[in-house]
Amino acid sequence: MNIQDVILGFIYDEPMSGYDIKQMMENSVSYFFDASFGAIYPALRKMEKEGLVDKQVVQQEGKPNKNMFAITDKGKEQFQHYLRSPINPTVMRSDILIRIFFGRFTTKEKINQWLLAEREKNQALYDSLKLLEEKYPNMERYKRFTLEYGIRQAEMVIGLIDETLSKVMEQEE
Amino acid sequence: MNIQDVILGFIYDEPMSGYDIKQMMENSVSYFFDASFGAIYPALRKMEKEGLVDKQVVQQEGKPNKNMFAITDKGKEQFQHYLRSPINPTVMRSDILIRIFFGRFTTKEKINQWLLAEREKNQALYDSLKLLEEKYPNMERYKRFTLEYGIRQAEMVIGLIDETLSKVMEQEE
DNA sequence: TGGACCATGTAAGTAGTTACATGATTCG
DNA sequence: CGAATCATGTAACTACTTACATGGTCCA
Repeated sequence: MNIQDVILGFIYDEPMSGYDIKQMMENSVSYFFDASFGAIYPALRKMEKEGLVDKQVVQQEGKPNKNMFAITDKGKEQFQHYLRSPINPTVMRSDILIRIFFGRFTTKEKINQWLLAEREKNQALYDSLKLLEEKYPNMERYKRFTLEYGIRQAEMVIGLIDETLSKVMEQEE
Repeated sequence: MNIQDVILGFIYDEPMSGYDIKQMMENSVSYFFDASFGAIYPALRKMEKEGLVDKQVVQQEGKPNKNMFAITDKGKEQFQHYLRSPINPTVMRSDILIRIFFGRFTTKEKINQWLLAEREKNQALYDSLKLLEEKYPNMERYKRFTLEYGIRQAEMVIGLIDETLSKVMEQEE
């Protein structure tokens, strides 16, 4: 999987601009995949050259022109080829977990501070995903799966942190 | 956080070789941080030049020589500086979740196959982490936190997949 | 005897990110 | 009037990974 495959997925149904794609990513898959404009725009350009997408410039009133990209038959083929390719293992890179892992080299106060910040982040993610769930009660099952994944993940982290913090309290009493 | 910081964490207590570091990573933090030899060896070289670590060659019988790296005072300072720096957000890149998110563009059979493979992977991770937990009952609390994180994460994924698969069964009956 | 483990290292390539540039509109 | 949103794009950089090279030992 690379950014090209993900873009093809987003425009499989309906044409989108690079800006649209970035926005869609941000409020649907950002907790397990993210890409910057600096990756999206060059990818679209390359894909146009390769005939995977068609570009159409759309004039807008009071807004800049949009480059709308539609998937071609060749693009659909490419996406289906991706779906048949071996699945890349999930990669995670967590600074906070590395810090906690080496927690013995710093102070309890520092770690508590980290845990509280991490709790807040996960609470915010949880809240936003729950909101999405409420907003789209008839969400298609597969999207629901990934949403549920995010919710449970955040729940898990919050629970683990709360347990850990209460243990710390007990020890200090 | 970069690979240098993580290496400094691993050798903060006791000197290690690049090979040792890779092994330690693999059976402790690999589910939230990973690095290849191609990253570790050049990093150690660079850190030696910068005076963050000291190298000592150790002769071994029946095995190749080892380059053992010990952290210097400057290295410890650098590590403490890392601990005071802003925490990088956790990054995840999940091919399997992207595929499921776009699941409507493929078949139920394909997705079931993906889910089962993902279940197995997580079961294997769960088993190996549970084994670690049993093997080191007096594990230091911070390492335990990250271990518990991995266990709950795997549990969560397995649970979600099982629920999803049983729902699919119901629908097909 | 062939594969796994031990051990180090580099060169080439990749897949991005960050930062900057541009410029109009809308909203508080 | 300044910040945010809309919208696209590139150049420089980074932080790696992959693949290859080397070579000994141990075990089934």
